Amino acid sequence: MNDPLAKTIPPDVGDGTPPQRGSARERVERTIRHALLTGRFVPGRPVTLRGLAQDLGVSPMPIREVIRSLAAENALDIRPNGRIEVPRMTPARLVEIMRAREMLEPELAAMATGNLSRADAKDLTRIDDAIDRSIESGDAEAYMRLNHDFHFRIYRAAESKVFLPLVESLWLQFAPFMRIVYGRVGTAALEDHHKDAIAAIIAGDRQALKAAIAADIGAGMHLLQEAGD
Amino acid sequence: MNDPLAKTIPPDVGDGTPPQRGSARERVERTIRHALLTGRFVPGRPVTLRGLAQDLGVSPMPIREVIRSLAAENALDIRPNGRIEVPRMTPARLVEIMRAREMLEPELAAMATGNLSRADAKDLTRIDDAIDRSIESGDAEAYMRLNHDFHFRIYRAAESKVFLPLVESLWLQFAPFMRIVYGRVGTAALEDHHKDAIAAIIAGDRQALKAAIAADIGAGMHLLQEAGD
DNA sequence: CAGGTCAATTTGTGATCACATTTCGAATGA
DNA sequence: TCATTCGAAATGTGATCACAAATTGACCTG
Repeated sequence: MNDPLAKTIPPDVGDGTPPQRGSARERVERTIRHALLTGRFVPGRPVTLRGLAQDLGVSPMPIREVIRSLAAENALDIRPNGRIEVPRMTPARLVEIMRAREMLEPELAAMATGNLSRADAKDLTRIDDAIDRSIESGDAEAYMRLNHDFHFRIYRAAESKVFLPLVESLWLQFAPFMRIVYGRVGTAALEDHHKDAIAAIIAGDRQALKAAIAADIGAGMHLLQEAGD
Repeated sequence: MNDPLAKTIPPDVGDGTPPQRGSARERVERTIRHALLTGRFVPGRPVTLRGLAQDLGVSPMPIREVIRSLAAENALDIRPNGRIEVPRMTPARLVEIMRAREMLEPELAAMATGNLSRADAKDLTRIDDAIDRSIESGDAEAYMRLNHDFHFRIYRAAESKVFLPLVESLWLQFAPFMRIVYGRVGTAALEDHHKDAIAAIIAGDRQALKAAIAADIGAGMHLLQEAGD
């Protein structure tokens, strides 16, 4: 079947609460973004308005708007014939995405340094522990969700309305592909620099956090090069 | 009146040609993007679906999709109450946009170096001459259009489907504000490093082109600091 | 069994409508 | 003169519909 969403999101909980302004769209957007980020959409597979609409229990209308948003972020591709699909990854594109990440994310993390409290560090430690468990158990979907949570918990603290959307766009672009990679090579080989990042946050060391994030991205790229063999 | 578009785009040329698939949406998108980039939209002014629809001679439907796209690129802001407006600029936001530009655009130009021929250099010279004329005559709108043409003629040559959209998003964000600045301080003080860039392209000097673009962005920022006094 | 043909189905697009919310403006009051 | 109120107008949202283009799949032909 072609509904990676129906399993996780009930069509509609008819709980009698009156729908609020823009609520359908927001719910649809949250759902689809989350599905994209955890790799529930397969690159190259066509996506249809009516299909998603039925899965999510709404009319095609809010779907159309969300699809347009995601297409504008290059998270979805609208072909010349109107067909919608998750973009296929190419080696060249992947390299560019990672280069853009290396330029933006360490800087964004550095901007966040001053705004990250010890409580944030504690939350990040908790997330990182869960990440380790997901790697052990080989749960790729949980890993992706938690890894995203970890990074964006940091990035959001920067409170940048300019950098954050750019980085979000990049994650939406490579996430579906990464899901394929994890499915192929497993999660065992995954290594990150999260603990370095947490230490840098506790120390309030801006440069160290920047370096840790850069190293983390570099490690991800290294995994991909090995997987390519 | 609230229709910065009606003046430039006739509602509809009823030439009998049957509309093609997605053509209304594309025309609307081109028109609004161009209007944004040349500062025809004033920050803070509300934008309405039906208003634009009437100006462009279409139903509100294609407008809705284009607005969603542009909102996803942070070129428009959709308030919690659903109101659409051109984002207001703040000093902090402007600084972030310029920092992001400094990170991405020189690199994008460097990527383009090998793909830029002598013919491209000739075109760029022609555009730069027109820019000089627009500065002399004080035609801010022409200046903005030509300056955008100059930069993106270079950037497009990089053929990067990752970097180019990120940079386009940034331009859409600061353009409406720059129009205000030019209106306030005039265009006389404008200086750029376009001739350095053209020389670098002819020489095929990747680093020099990178430096020229970086300097060009820096000069724009310098102008803003002076205008802020 | 492979390749082409054509009709039925599916798809995105654009328009229109009903509706709740918000915004705006004129009338009213102190 | 200024603030308030209240009704009319305008706005975004979500649904539905008609339509043309594209896709699909069964059927036929060789």
